[in-house]
Amino acid sequence: MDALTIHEAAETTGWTPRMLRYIERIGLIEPARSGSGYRMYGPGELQRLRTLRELLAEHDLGLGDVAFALRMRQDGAMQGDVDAWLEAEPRRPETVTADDWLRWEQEKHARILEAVNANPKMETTA
Amino acid sequence: MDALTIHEAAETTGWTPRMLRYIERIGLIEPARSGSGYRMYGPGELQRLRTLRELLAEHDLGLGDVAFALRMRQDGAMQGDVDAWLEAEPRRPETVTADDWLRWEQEKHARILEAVNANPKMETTA
DNA sequence: GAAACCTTGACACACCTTTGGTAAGGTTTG
DNA sequence: CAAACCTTACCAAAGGTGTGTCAAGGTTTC
Repeated sequence: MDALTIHEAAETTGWTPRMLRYIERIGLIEPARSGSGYRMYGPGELQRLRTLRELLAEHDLGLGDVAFALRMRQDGAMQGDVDAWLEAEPRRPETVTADDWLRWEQEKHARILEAVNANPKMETTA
Repeated sequence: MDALTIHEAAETTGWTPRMLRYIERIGLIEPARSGSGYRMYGPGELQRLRTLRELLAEHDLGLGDVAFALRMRQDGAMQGDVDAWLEAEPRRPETVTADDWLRWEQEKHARILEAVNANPKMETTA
């Protein structure tokens, strides 16, 4: 039995039970439920709760910011529209070429691939 | 002379002067300044102000949301950390394979390339 | 030089977010 | 079966966002 109740999970992650419910409500971490509706936090959730704290502290973010990033990722149309608007931004260093930009995109791509490889939940078909 | 003052720009874009200053303060649209410090909105800024309105209405976003997206884009470390955290999210449809994910990424890539092509400010070196 | 602009800064207000608490009721366990 | 959990649903307070307005002062233009 490696699933903790909400109070236990709060204890080991540094959040309060109240905050764990809030984090669930904004869609960031949704633990499984027992037959009678109790939240059950597994090792994966606990880890994510801890790294979430680090993420917020590291970059001075709010939970709402992360929730927004998640919404972007889930809503492709929104993601595209926002990206397109920002893309038109003339705030890039100096005459950035499309080649520069492609290279930058591919580096980001590589960054994310690392995350994929580090994530045991995602198997490769190859 | 195709640069409008803040009141004129407000008039033609539907924002108020107050809001144009606010939009500038959060880093979204920073117009050039005249020698004596007056804001001067050129055609590019006016267009961006109009599309910004559409963007917000279309997806029910706030100015802060767009400002956050901009911050992500400018702060590569933050972008990477947030992406990595969300990447670990087990909320994908069903055993999504890395191949599926790569395809999705490349489609996004294509989407953004359209935006690049539609943007006359960005030349290709090829 | 006065009218009509512009600037920054402050005060203010309505709304939303974040977080805590508490109440009414179901579940688990000694 | 009672203690100690859990659940949802409210009320509330502190702080942030979005927006208006006003004041004190510089600029442009007639």
